[in-house]
Amino acid sequence: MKPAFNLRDRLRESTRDAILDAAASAFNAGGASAVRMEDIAAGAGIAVGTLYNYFRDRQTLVASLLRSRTQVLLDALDAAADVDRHADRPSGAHVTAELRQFVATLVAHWDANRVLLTLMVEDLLQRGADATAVNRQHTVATQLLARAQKLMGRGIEAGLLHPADTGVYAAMLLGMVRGVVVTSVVRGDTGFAHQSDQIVRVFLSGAAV
Amino acid sequence: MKPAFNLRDRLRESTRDAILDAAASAFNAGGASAVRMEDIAAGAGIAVGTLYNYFRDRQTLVASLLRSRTQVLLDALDAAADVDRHADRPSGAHVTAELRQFVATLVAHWDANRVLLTLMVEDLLQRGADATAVNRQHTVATQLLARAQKLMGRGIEAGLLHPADTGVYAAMLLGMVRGVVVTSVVRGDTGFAHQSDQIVRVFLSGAAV
Amino acid sequence: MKPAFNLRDRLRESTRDAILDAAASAFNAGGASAVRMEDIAAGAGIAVGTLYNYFRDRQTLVASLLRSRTQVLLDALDAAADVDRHADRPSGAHVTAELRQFVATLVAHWDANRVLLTLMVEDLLQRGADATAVNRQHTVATQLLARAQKLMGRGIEAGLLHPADTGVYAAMLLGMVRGVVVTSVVRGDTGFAHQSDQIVRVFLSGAAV
Amino acid sequence: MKPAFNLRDRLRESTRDAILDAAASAFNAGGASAVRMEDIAAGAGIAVGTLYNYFRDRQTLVASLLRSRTQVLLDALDAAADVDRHADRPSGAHVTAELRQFVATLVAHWDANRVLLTLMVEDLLQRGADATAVNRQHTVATQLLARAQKLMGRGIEAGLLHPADTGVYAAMLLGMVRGVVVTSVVRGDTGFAHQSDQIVRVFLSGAAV
DNA sequence: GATGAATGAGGGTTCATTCAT
DNA sequence: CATGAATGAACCCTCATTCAT
Repeated sequence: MKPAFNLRDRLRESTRDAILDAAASAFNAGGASAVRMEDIAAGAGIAVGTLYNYFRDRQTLVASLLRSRTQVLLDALDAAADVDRHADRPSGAHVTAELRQFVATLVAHWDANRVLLTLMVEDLLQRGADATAVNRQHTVATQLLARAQKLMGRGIEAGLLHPADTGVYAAMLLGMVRGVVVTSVVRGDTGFAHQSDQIVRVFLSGAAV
Repeated sequence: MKPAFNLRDRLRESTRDAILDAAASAFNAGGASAVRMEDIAAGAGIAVGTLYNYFRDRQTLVASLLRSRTQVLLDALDAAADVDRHADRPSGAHVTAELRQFVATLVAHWDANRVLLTLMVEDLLQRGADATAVNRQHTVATQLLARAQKLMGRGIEAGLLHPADTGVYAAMLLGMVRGVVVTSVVRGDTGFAHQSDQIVRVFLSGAAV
Repeated sequence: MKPAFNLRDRLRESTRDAILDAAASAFNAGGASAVRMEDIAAGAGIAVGTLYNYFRDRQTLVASLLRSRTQVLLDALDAAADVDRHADRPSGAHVTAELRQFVATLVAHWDANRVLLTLMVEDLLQRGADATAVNRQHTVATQLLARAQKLMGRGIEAGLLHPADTGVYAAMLLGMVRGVVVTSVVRGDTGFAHQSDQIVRVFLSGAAV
Repeated sequence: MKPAFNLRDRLRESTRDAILDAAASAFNAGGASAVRMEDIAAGAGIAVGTLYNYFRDRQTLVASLLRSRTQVLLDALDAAADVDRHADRPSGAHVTAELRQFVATLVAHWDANRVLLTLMVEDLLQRGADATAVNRQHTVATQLLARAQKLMGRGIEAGLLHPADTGVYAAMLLGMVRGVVVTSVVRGDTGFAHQSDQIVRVFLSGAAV
């Protein structure tokens, strides 16, 4: 919200981003906990000490990475949703389109940020241990779930979806996407486009004949 | 296959199990990498050094835990599948029943072994880095996927499922289950039974009206 | 001095020897401190616990090994000396023969017990730290030195050697032997016989033309 | 060869030296393997972790200590040798002087660095196990031996020494020096000067009348 | 007396974090 | 603000020693 007006802020912001990018790369290359602060610093072309001018500690850095990457995703999802939200009572076709957009966005993002698939779980369980309601609210997964849930609600409202617990619907949809992406990553597949469509098809009409 | 006949073997086996149980508990309580060998030893009521009489090192212990827990699951899935495999060409009803059984078993197991939800991913990515085909074969996730894929194959053969890539079908189904379980765990839900049915319903007929 | 009369004592004695032999072999194979009690036990064909029925602790075992191996050497040296000690005032020829015998015995023994070359030094420094006179008396090196020193005394008395500090003479002679043996061991030489003679020759007449 | 120009390099070098000095002291006080990394760090007035900024691991540190201490000795020996090496065919008097210098240097150095007497042997046997020719070349003892051997060769060439295997001559001389030094150290003697002369006298002319 | 699993103090090493330059 | 050497708590693992069988 608060744009970087002057040079100093802009510099600071770009360093921050460089750090997060370096962290993302490092995490992608070698599992999360195998990455040392020094690795990240080296990747970002700065000294270790400088990291601590931008992030209080390791935990904060990781959380920031997660948040920043997720924000991009959430923004993309929200942007797609905003476009079609002109009718008060959405038509089934509209929601179907939204759904397609939602899934496609998710697939594309996760493919580009595989780390998150791991970090997200860690984050989830980490904060789950704290069990503070407030804490849980800000979990990446929770925020994703909320979007999906809202979408499900609109689907039901539009008469597209069979009325049911929107939370469960959301969990299923996200799970399907995650499952397909992870499998593809492990297999080394490319070209996710048609898989994206297939997910929506199965989610809506089922796999049965 | 080779049962423990004498007392010594039985003792050894029970200690091994106690260690794995303690490890599972510890991992459940605090994320995987936060658990120290000493914690596991304490949980099992033994000294640190004793751990190393049973497992060469930490990595081996974790791998063993993963394998042992997964084996239980795989055995359960296989047992359920064996029962209904009397007809050469399975009927749609049979496969549907198998599917239900499959999902129910998965849900129950994952609910009881939440750790695996994390460890599995770590294991997956860990070995994925090695990229050896052989290594990948023995990944927990891969073995699960194989079971699901076989089931999907039978479903198509029985005329129950729309012909398609069984790998993608399997990924979707497993993803749905995982998504629902994880969400429930985080929410603190209980009573997964009807969710299990709902998963099968959506997977087969879709969420659409 | 106290021979093993009955079977029990004889068994006990043979086990003790087996342990010391195993220790010697192990020490020869891999430097002293790299050998674990379990290695020694395995080499002797017994269980770890049994070791402690024969030796209070590791230190005692090592000391015993050193003593036992040295005792053989000292006995051999004393035996050789006794033979020629019939005249009150030894002739130069006698002492020369004794010297030859002394050196030959030393060379043969050290070649067969290379470990001692290391253990002896450790023992020396170890006890040297304690600095107790009594302790120093029983050092392996000290006992060897005493023999050599006595021999030097007889040499001077016989008019064979130039009068001087017998301690220094002894140190030189032992040093020469040690130097030649160690060098040969490292080089992988065989056949020390003529080197033994050469040592005596140089010690008596010098290397100069 | 490359002097430390700037402050940082000088500081780094001085810390390195402080560590090695501390290690030497510690090793002198208590036998090699009894010294913990923490002891060395404490002796050098730094934290444990800092040690590892200068030496990869314990083994490397010990090897460095050995090398550094030996280098000083080798340099001293070489310097002494260079001085007298003006004639193509050395005279007996020249070689005698060199010999005296050689022994005196050795005695002085070993007296000041008693540790090496132990470390050298460990190093010798350690590397001997690897049995690589290259490895053996760089052994401290081997390098010393080479110097001594060259000196012996010059002695023979000059007509001073009775022709014989220079390797054996070298081994004897070094052994004599070592024997005298070790004995003196254990005895607590002081004033090695005349012993140094005595070694040369006996080596050249023998102990016999 | 023999066995060998259990013990746990202690060592080497790592790495997030600090702070003097 | 950047730097990167210094710090030291904490972890994994070893192995001499004990003791119930």
